[in-house]
Amino acid sequence: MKEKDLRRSLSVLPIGTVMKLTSLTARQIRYYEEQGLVSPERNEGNRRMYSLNDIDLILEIKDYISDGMNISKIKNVYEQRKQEAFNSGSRNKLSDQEARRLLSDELLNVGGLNSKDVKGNNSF
DNA sequence: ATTCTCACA
DNA sequence: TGTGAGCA
Repeated sequence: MKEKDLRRSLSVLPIGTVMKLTSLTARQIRYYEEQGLVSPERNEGNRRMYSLNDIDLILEIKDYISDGMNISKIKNVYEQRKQEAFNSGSRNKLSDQEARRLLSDELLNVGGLNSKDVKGNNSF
């Protein structure tokens, strides 16, 4: 059952495809990478190659940004969740899935305290 | 035709 | 972020 997971993680999509699938501009997509939100591979021509997982992640990032959240905050949460998942769960079978799951969880939380305060929970 | 990096309106 | 320049 991990074969699909593997395929899902294969970076074979050029940025052009990602643009169409996410409705984002190349600029934005590259910018997210710059902020450490996505980590596309690079082919021999230095071209960015994205995986389906990347698409998924970018799609979510796009959503959160649409909800009016700062890149830095998303970045922060994502890296934080990623490391926690790495330390507590399986330290080898990374958490592309887990990370994304945790990411959305945290992000919803953080998103709520965006225009309010930090004492309570998410204002959902 | 496509993508890349860099830099500026 | 958009956009254009100059490469690969």
